Amino acid sequence: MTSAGGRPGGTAPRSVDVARLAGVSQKTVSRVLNGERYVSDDVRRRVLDAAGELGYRLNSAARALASGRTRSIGVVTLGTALYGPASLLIGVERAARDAGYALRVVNTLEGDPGGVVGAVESLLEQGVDGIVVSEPIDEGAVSLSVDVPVLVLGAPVTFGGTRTVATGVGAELLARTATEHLLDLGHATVHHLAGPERWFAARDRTEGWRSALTARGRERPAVLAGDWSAASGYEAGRTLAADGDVTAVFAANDDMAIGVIRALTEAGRRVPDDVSVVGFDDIPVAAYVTPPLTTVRQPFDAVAREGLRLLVRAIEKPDAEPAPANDPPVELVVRASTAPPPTR
Amino acid sequence: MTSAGGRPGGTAPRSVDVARLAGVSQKTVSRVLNGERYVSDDVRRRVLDAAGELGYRLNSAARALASGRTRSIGVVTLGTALYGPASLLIGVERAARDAGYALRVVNTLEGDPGGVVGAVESLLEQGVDGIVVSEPIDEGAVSLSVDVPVLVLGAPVTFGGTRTVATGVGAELLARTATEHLLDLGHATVHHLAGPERWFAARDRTEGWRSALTARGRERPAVLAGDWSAASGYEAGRTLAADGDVTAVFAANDDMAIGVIRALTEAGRRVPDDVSVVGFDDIPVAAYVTPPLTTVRQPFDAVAREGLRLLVRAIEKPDAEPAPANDPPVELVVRASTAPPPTR
DNA sequence: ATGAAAGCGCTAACAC
DNA sequence: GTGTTAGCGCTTTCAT
Repeated sequence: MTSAGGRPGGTAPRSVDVARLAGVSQKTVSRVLNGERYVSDDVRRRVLDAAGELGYRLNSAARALASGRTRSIGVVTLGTALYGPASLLIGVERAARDAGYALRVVNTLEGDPGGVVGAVESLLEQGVDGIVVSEPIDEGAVSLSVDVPVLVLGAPVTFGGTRTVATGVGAELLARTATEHLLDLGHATVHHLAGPERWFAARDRTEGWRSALTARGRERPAVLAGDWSAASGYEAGRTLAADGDVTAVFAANDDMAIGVIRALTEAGRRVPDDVSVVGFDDIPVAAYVTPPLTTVRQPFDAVAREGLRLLVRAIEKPDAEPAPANDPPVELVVRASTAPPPTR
Repeated sequence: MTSAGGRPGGTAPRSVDVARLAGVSQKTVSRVLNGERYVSDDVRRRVLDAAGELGYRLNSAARALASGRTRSIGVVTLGTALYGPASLLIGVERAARDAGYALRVVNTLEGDPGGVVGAVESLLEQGVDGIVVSEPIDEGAVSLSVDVPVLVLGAPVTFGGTRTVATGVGAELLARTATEHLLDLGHATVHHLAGPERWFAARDRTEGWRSALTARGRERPAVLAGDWSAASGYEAGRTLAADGDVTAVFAANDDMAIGVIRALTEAGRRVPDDVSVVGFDDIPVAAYVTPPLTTVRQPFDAVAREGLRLLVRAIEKPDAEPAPANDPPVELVVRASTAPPPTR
């Protein structure tokens, strides 16, 4: 419920109007509304009452112009409804709001040349106090020097610019854990279905898979390339099904894993009896597909919150040391899509 | 790539700086940058060059303060990574950007009392030119009178306020189509697993189901209630499996349908041989689960674009008639989770 | 086709 | 504790 704010003339009330009604100066209104100290309780109450009565709302454009800060954070995100990016966005929004920042969002479409640069440019024009780049893909070396702090979510720091922080680089470890799970089950080696190579997130996972195999001196099969979609998983699955030696597959996300399982099943190869499959993300349906999917859980919310904490710190205490990121916990969720290899 | 904007003093260049460099007045710079007419090509070029050289960027706070418009649209969205809401957000962002508007996003957590009202309030404070409320849930009658146009996505207009438009109310028809598909297959009736009753989207679908049954004079079984999650679908599925008369189920979204299928399968009831299941949304994995899911596709992108078109129109031509929404097309995707009922 | 002057509604710096 | 005075960087209105 919002009172209509009935100032004569139909325009929105300004802080002078509140001041007049409360019988104080305009600056005092500003003080109260910004929670500054040195205001008597009596005055504070009168101001608040007057503001309420008028239906007064701060004008953030004026505030931004005068203070040089917008109290807003810009987010550059891929325009996909994928579970990971969507979850990160939610986490970021919530953490930003808790910290008192509004969110401005710009999507970059995959394949859009200059996408990230253009997006950042537009956020800068909007005057954001900080920028979050979520799940970046690379499109050539992005070197934009930006005068606000930047948080890169899900990738190592590669952006130029002095004030950059990063979190969520733990995916490599998660991927390694997934691969080791399969190896521990007795599989001789593990095939890998990767995401698009331009995504850092995809390369991270491939790296984790590779290092697990290398550490145990296992043969490293050629990597299959998908595009995160179940459809691409299905395609890859058909290839995999044709190769009788395949007993274990690590897919870089759950959607692709589901596609792989479908293709395997159609080809008459049972999961997990003949072939084990593990996914990545733990999307909400993962526990309910057939067979329930063994996967690795990404703590999206924790990653987003932690990242935003660092970003806000960088915004508000520009001189403080860049605090190190606390890497989030690893969690492997074992369900029914993995088992020991068939004995023959 | 962004030039550092080397004005002496380290502050960002302003339009006067550009004017000075180009040898014109500050107002002329403003004219060029806003694409106004009556600027000679020569002057335009000089201004643009000077701006480029300085790395000049418009200050949107100043512009907003002076013009009274922010060229931004606020979005109120539920804080979920569900496919539907996420897809809508992407469509809205893209359409807004194409129309020259920036996006400000606020999430409301489910169950947060006063969520929508608070979110709208905060957007108003940010000075948005229009507001999009995506997939609203009701939390008591929300009657906030707002002085900017509001677009409600996925719900009939119920917000107070004079300038409200709506789109995406076609879900009822889609749900009806899904139910009729089952009836056409020969099922005596169709059981329904609904979403949370507080969501308009859930009620719409239930309504469509109900009307299909009523139109054919069929018995209407009690509605089961889920929360959109596969887990809740699984719960409901167990109940359904215990009832030998159930041969057809319409779940209000794909995630729940997947949960239902899982429970049915575990209970030894085959899908689609014993029981048919249809979902709603056509999430990307729907074609690859076992069995591939028959579902109904929501044209999220079209709904979002159409809605935004109406909203922008309402913003820019306040006096024009509220153009009617073009309802998007119905699309039933028949896959393998539905079949005629078992003969006995 | 271009320019000069006057604010938009707030916060910053300083005075009292 | 509270008030005064200047801007913040643009767009608007009106001249020219």
